[in-house]
Amino acid sequence: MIMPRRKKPSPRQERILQFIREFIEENDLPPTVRDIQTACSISSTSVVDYNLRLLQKEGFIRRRPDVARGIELVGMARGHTSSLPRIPVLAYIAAGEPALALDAEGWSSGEPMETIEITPDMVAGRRDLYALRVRGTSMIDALVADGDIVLIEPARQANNGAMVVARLKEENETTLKYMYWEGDMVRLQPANEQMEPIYSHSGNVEVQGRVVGVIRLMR
Amino acid sequence: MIMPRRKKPSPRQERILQFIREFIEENDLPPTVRDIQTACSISSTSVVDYNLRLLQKEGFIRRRPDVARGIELVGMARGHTSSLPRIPVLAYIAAGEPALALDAEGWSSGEPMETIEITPDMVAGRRDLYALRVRGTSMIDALVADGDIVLIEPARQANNGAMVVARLKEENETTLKYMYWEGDMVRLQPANEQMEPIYSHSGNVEVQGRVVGVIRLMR
DNA sequence: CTCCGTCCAGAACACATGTTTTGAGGCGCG
DNA sequence: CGCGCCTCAAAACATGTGTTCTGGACGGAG
Repeated sequence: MIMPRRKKPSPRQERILQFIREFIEENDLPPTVRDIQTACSISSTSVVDYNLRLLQKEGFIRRRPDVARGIELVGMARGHTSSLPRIPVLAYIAAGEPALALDAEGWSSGEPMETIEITPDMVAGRRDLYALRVRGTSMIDALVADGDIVLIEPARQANNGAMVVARLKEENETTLKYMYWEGDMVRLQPANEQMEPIYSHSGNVEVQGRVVGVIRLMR
Repeated sequence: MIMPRRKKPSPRQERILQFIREFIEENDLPPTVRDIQTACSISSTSVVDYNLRLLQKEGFIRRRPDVARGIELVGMARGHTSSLPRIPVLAYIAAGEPALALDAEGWSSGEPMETIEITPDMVAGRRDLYALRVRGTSMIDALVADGDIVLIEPARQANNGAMVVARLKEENETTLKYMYWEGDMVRLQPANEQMEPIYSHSGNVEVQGRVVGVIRLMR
């Protein structure tokens, strides 16, 4: 991979970059050429334009021609405008809790209790992730504690032994367990020696999602 | 606290709002009146202006007069422009690893392996948080697994029994353990039945930080 | 029916803003 | 010195874009 070698911006260009950052931070929209002009005490708009061209050529910004305020900071030093994936924490989950209203999309009904932002590598190409907050210690041996947040990838099936969000249709319960297929039956296995597995007809068990991550918060 | 009672937007206004959201999400800057016009199949800019005025009066948006693209989504459903705290994942930690070069600030030397973004409530007012990736199973009983990421708050001391990042000066090792003060000695206790605690002079043990969170990623 | 308030269409208007042109210093180089 | 090159200044230009004016369609209240 060849990195484009780029010159360091001149002092004036540094100042322009800095101003653009601050302006966006403060106003939620990019500045105009003339905003930059007055803010940086530049005598003419042409000078601003000139320097913006250079900054663009060096790859610090992008400009959309003929578009008012069409300046966009590129890569690095843009304050923190990064839009990382944000996923909703929808509900509590534990054995015996009433089922969530998860539709085919995975979720969409109901307002999230909160949302969390995660790194792209946590998403890893997965789509429609959501999260649940764990209640109880049924998965303690899988290193999932009370109060942890589990990241869920919507799924209708799962491998044998996977940690899943499973819904028991008759009981209308949703719970977090290891799932094992045993012929016509399904065993939902807590990761806690003191708890017993649940056995049910496979027709009564509906997989809603796979656990793909865990987040714990201490106080 | 009196909430301003506001009418529900008309279908056309709903569509406009939705378009504004998408446009900002996609272009990092608000749309023009004419962008909205064409996108929403509206015959005239005046109609857009008219509806924008209403939306402003009802408090859904704010507009800056005479400013190109001076539309700002207010409160609720704006895409998700929040800038959340980002912290660096600095290194691996395990018993026996060479010490990290953590200065008084907590960190600042060395490039992070990666960075993660976390919710404000994970920070909870704490300053200079950083993260380490756990290697090994020494804390397995504390529900911290191999490969987990632990969030660290820099600290020079810690309560008895707290989970800390401790450095043994003589050995120049840094490790993740429960720490207990026992008179002149310090016991660094793994959370793993198969592992033995480390005893050391308190003068030889330097607390570098407290664990305030755990993040796990499954594949 | 008329009156009035709401919502819309079309066109024009006014100015905000990107872009270009022209030319002037400064600076290294032969 | 003359030449090319980078940087800047001032002004003009072209168009992007917010705003206003005029009027029509529609529906409910009197």
